[in-house]
Amino acid sequence: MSNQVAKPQVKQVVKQQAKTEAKKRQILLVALQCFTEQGVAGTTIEMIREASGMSVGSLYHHFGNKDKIAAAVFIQGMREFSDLLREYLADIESQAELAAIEKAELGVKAIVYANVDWIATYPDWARFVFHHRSTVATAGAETKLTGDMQNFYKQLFTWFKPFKGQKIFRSIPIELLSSLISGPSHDYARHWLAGRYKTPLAEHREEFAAAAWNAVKANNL
Amino acid sequence: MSNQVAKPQVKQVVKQQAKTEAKKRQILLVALQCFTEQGVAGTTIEMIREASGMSVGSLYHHFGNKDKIAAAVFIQGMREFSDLLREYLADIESQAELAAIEKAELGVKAIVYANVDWIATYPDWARFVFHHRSTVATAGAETKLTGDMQNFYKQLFTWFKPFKGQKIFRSIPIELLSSLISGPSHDYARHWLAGRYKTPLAEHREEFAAAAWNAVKANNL
DNA sequence: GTTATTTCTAGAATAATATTCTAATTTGTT
DNA sequence: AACAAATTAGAATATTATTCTAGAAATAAC
Repeated sequence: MSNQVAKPQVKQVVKQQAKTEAKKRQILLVALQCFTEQGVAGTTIEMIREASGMSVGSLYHHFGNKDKIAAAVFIQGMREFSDLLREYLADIESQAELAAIEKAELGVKAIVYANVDWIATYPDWARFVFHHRSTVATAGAETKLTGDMQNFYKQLFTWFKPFKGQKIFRSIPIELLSSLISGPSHDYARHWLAGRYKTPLAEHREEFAAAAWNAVKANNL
Repeated sequence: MSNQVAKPQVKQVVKQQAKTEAKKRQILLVALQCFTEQGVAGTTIEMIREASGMSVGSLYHHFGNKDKIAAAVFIQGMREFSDLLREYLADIESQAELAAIEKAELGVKAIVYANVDWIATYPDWARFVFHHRSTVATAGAETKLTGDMQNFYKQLFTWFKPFKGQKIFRSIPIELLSSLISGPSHDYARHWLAGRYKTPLAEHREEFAAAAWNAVKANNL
């Protein structure tokens, strides 16, 4: 029964790790806010230090440097969006009675919905993710980043796979499908997030979903 | 005939201004190269100074600060793309014999072509423009920037206007049209420029043009 | 329950970099 | 040629990122 002895320790470790993670997430949210208000270049470590109540030493201990803080914000955002997308797609998978074509249409629309909903709910985070994918890719966090990103793209890829050769989608490479589905709403979102378009992204939710399906479905449907 | 006296002077001034402009453009190209290789945060003024053969003082004299150098790179890129788009659209306007529907289709496709061609020709510049619209909007050059941008969007807006109420385009706001037309190719371009997609953007030129027209044309066409 | 070890926090010291400033130099004007 | 304006230069300064050393807190070992 070594378990009985070990358990409390394990619990505590988990609890502590969770606590550390929660604290880190808090810091990332604070950093996101600074980045949103001042831009990444415009926010100093000192600002994040003050806003988060940490010390310089702690920040560097946890994240390494400024770029890596930005990278961590990005990764956390992607992860949370990725979770939402997974949920949306899982909902469809759970409806066993659907025909393949219905499934395809609902799936494509779910991708758009997940994007629109997440962006509308977390505009600051979305803005950051849109603008810093590249910055982050260059910076330190390569391993973790590509891991998370690959995870995300794999999700899409896996979802599309079963439909291959079924004449449900136009026969074009998957990257093109992806751009046709997400491109318009993303483009609009960027402009909306920057304040250039006034009508909220969410108001066009159905338009973008319908357009996405229309853009990728096979001609005969 | 004060013109005759003034002319040489004017000529010289123009020549000199052109020379200064050319030099500035050279600096911007050098800066773009640095930014591309090291990222904006990663390039120091010292790097730009060395690569351009200028002095720190000159750089600051001409541009003000680092952010404004980046802003100038962005603006120059937008301007040059804008010129290309104007050309493409003018080509269509010059074909007097075209019916309105043909004109609309060619116009939409021209927008896509201009985008694809410019991005494929100047990938570094395109990458920079994509990633730094926001950064620049925040930075100093508001006046000049919004001027140039408004000019660009006005171009699109002006082009669409005559078609209003002709049942050629789906009846949705112009921002939506714009996102439906440019969104997919831009989305693909971003990924391609980042090395995530391998097939060159230009290879999908026709696909994107066809998809754009298909996405915005009225249902009965 | 005490000791050892690891993780985390602090903030002063240092290093890197952006920006300013003053004095030349070059260019354009009269 | 004399003057004014624009440009160039680079040293001096200021800001900010990063490192470093020491100490506190948490966790594990005994």
